[in-house]
Amino acid sequence: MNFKGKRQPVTIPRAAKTLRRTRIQEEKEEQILEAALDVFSASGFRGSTIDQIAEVAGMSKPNLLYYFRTKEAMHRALIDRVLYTWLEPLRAFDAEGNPETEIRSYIRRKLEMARDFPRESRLFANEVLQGAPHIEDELKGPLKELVDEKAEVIRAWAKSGKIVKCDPYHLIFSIWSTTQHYADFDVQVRAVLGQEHSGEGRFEDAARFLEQLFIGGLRPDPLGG
Amino acid sequence: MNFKGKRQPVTIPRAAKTLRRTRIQEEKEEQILEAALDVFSASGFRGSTIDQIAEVAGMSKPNLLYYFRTKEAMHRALIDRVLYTWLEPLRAFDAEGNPETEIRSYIRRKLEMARDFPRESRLFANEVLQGAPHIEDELKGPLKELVDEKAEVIRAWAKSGKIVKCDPYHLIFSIWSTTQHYADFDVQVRAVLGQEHSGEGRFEDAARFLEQLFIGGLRPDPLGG
DNA sequence: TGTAATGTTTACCAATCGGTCAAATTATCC
DNA sequence: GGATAATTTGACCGATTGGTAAACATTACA
Repeated sequence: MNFKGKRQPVTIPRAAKTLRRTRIQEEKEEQILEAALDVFSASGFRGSTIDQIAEVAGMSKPNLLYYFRTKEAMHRALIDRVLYTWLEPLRAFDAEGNPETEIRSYIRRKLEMARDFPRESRLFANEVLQGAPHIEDELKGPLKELVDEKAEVIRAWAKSGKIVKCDPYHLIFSIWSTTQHYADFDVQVRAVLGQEHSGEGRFEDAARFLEQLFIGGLRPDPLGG
Repeated sequence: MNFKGKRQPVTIPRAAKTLRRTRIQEEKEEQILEAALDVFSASGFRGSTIDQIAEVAGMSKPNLLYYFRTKEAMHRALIDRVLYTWLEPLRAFDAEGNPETEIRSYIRRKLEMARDFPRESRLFANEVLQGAPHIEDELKGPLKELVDEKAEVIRAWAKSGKIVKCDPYHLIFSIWSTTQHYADFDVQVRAVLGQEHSGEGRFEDAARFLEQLFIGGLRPDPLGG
C-alpha cells in the first residue's frame, strides 16, 4: 500500500485503508496553507521557495513535503481552497433583486474582500498576471460559466430598461478591477494617497466613489434610448 | 581606472574618461532591455532568471553581465526607461480642456497603452503587486506629485460643477485599474469572453463601455447638489 | 596596419533551489 | 506498556541560481 516505499500523508489520494484524517494532519495542513498563502501571494509561484514557506510555517522543509509532495501540490491545494470563497460575492449576485441594490452590494462585498483578504486577491492576481499557468482550467470552466450566467442577468436588466444598455462582461470586469485594485496595488494606493489618507478610511472613500460611479454610470438613459 | 581589476561597460557611472557610448553598446543594451522586459513582465523580479533573459536576448549570460553588472541593475534600467513613457497619458491630462473630452481621451489613451504595451503594464503590475520593493521611491515621489497635481484639476472641475462631486484620487485609481486590467489580466479576460469575443475587437468594446461608465458616472448632478 | 580598448566566451564558483532518504521521535491503539 | 503507524528531522542530492576570472576575439583609431 505504500507508494515508492515511502509512507504518504492522508492528503495524497490512495486506497481506502486510511481514510480518516488525523488531528495533526488537519492542523499542520492548515498551518502550511496559511504560510503558503503568505508567501505565494507575496512573490508568485516561481518567486516563492519551499524554504520560505517552511520558515513562515515554523517547520522543517522535509516536514512540509511530507504533507504536500511538491511545491505545485501546495499551490494547487491553496488555489482549490481559496477559489470557491473568492467567487462567493459574484455567486450571491441575485437576478431577482433590484439592479441598483444588487450592484451596490456586489461592489461593497468585493471591496470588503479586498480589505479583509488581500492575500487571496494577490494570490490570484499573481497567478493571472503571469499567464495563469496553474488555473487556466478554472478560468475557462467554472469562472466563465458563472460569469456567463450573471452576464445574462445584467443583459436582461439592460434590455428591460432597468439599467443603461451596456456590455455586461465589461461591467463585471470593471467592478473586479476597481475593487481588487485596493488589494493588489495597495502599496501604490498608499504611496499616492500619502500617510494622511491611506488609513482604514480609504475603503469607505473608495466605496463611496465606486458606488457613485457605477450607480450614476448605469442609470438608465432618461430618453429611453 | 578599472574597477576591481575588471573592465566595465560605459553604462556604469565612472570617471569622465570614456563618456561616449559605442554603437555596439547602444544596440546590445537595447537588445538586453527588450529581452528583460519580456522576462520580467512575465515572471516578476524574483521569478525571472538572468539565464532566461540571456536566452531571449540571444547572448551569453556573462555577456549580459558585461552590460549590466547585476540582475537588479537590469531591472532598474528597465524601470527607468519605461516609467516616464508610462505616465505620459496622465501628464497629458489638461486642466484647460473640457472635462468630458479630457476624461474620455485619458481612458482611450490608457486603453491603447494596455493594448499596445501590455508588457510594460505587467512589469509595473508585478512590481507593485509584490510590494514595490524596487520602485517605492518613484511611487512616493514623482508619481504622487503628478497625481496630486492632476487631482487638484479634477477637484476644481467638481467644485465648479463641471463634473459631479467626487474623490479625484479614487477616480484616477478607477481609470488606472479598469484600463490596465485588459493588459494585466489578459488571460482571464480572454478565458471569460471565450474565443468569439476575445479578439482585437474587445478593446473597442471595452472603450465603449468605459467611456459610457465614466462619462455617465461623472455627469454633474442636474439637481445641482 | 598595429595596437589599445572594447566586446565575447568557456570554465568555473558558492549559494540556493526542489526534493529524497533513512533514522529518530512521537502519537495511537490494543 | 508494547507494538505499530504517523510524524519529524538532519544530512544529503543533482540542478539551477547570480555572479566571476581570465583567456580570447573584435573593433576603433592613430
